[in-house]
Amino acid sequence: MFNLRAMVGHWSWGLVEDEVWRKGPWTAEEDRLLMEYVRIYGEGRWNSVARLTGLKRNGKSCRLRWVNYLRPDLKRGQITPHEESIILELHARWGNRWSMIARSLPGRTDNEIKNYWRTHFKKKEKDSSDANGKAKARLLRRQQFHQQQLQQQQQQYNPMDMNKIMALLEEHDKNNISEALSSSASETEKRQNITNFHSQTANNEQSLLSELNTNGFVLPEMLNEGLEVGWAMELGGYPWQW
DNA sequence: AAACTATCCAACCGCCTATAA
DNA sequence: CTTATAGGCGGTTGGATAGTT
Repeated sequence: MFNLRAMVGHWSWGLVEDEVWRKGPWTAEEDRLLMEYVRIYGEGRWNSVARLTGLKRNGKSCRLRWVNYLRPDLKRGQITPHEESIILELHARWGNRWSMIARSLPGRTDNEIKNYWRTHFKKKEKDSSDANGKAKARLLRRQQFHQQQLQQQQQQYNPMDMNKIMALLEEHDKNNISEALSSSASETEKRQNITNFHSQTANNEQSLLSELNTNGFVLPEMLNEGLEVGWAMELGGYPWQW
């Protein structure tokens, strides 16, 4: 799969001031040193690794190697269909927030999920991204405008309004996601539906924001977190996350 | 069999943020 | 309060491998 010996020669040594850092693929011996470090000192303080183990790697490189490859709780092997559907759902909701998505997939790294999504779904998304991008930009400008308004109105905030907004937004997401994931659909159809959902999100949110504005609502920043929880719970939830 | 293409994935980079000094 | 540093994150690169023409 990965021929370290063949590759090592192709990589240079990084020069950082008077210290020379190794770069490129890790050797078994380097892995051993890093694992020994974590066993003794625990995770963190990655810049100490070189000093305490003699490893010629900078802190960033050590952290990355540990997080993405050496951590004992990593799940090896292919992404399962269930994991894939979670990735699609969460990406449709959150976009490229890989670390956040990874938190819902125990044993999977943000890097792994990012790589998976890019190779499997990036192309499909691109088709709709041009039109979608413009819609999102408009939405962003509008949200920034709302944010300014919010700063002026924050003191007058009514908790009852919050509940109404939450209910409205949750209903909005539930309808769209459950439609995309309708149980009668095949896996291919589900995938397509999720992609469609992603494409429609900007438009839907625009109309939703208009609806809220009409009712005199202004969305606070903190609402996002609450919605994430509510949305996942509506879908049956992911117990390891909550 | 060779050339080409797609996919996989480790590892890098630059930027940002939180925290310590 | 300011500056330096470490850690975290998303984007990108590039070699290996598998599949196709």
